[in-house]
Amino acid sequence: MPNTPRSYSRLTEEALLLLGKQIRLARKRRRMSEHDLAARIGIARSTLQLIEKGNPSVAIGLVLEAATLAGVDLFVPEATTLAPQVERTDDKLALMPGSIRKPRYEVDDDF
Amino acid sequence: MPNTPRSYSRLTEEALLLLGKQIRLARKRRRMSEHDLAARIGIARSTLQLIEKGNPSVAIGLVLEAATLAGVDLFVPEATTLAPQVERTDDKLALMPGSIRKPRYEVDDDF
DNA sequence: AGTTATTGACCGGTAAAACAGTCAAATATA
DNA sequence: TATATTTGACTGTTTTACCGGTCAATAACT
Repeated sequence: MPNTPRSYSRLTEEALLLLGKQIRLARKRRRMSEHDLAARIGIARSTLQLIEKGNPSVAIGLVLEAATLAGVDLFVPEATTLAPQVERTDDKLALMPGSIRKPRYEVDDDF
Repeated sequence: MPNTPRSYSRLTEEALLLLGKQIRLARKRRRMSEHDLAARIGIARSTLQLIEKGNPSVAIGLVLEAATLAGVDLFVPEATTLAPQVERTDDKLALMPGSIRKPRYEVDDDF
């Protein structure tokens, strides 16, 4: 019996598709074949094909590595490190409670 | 016999860590417990813990779904759709050759 | 302060990802 | 145009991610 397939929100699917296409574009700009880039990452060519198609079940580390080695900008254009962003997020996290409890009334804490 | 562990570039690991922390922060801002968000996504709490830690081997679809449902901005702040970005990338891809061959001499085609 | 929910860390079983390979069709270059 | 390479699609096998559960330590509310 086939298992019920998992469903994803539209934004997730669009993000997946976009990232895959950006990787494909970046790869071609650098004139690398699928074989070349896959070998560089250390994965099978078939896996790179799934990545460029935006397959949701590929390991995120492989996708980000493909993006990095193809030269796609992640989060920040031309960044050589993301350490400052990580630090800033840590600072904000430090101000949040250690654990979250359900409030009695609805609280929509958007800010 | 333990298999040789896969290695990732620094940028990949930083991106992983940043995304995980952003999800954790967004979750807390919305006052959701790990249990709440995991249930909302339809995954085990243990998997969400791996996501927030930046584990590279979690399926990218699960990570992006967590980000989306927690309210993290992907690519574009406050975006309701990424269709325009996808379209623009498609346009650029259409201008590229269908397949890439190795040039005789080194070609550094950065633009 | 006492109570209870949340978090962190772990583990074994099973469904599925990733690999390695094949083959035909499409495409770049000589 | 001829030919060598790249790409698209698929398949069987091995490896492993994800689940669902437990337990102790923390932290939030009464």
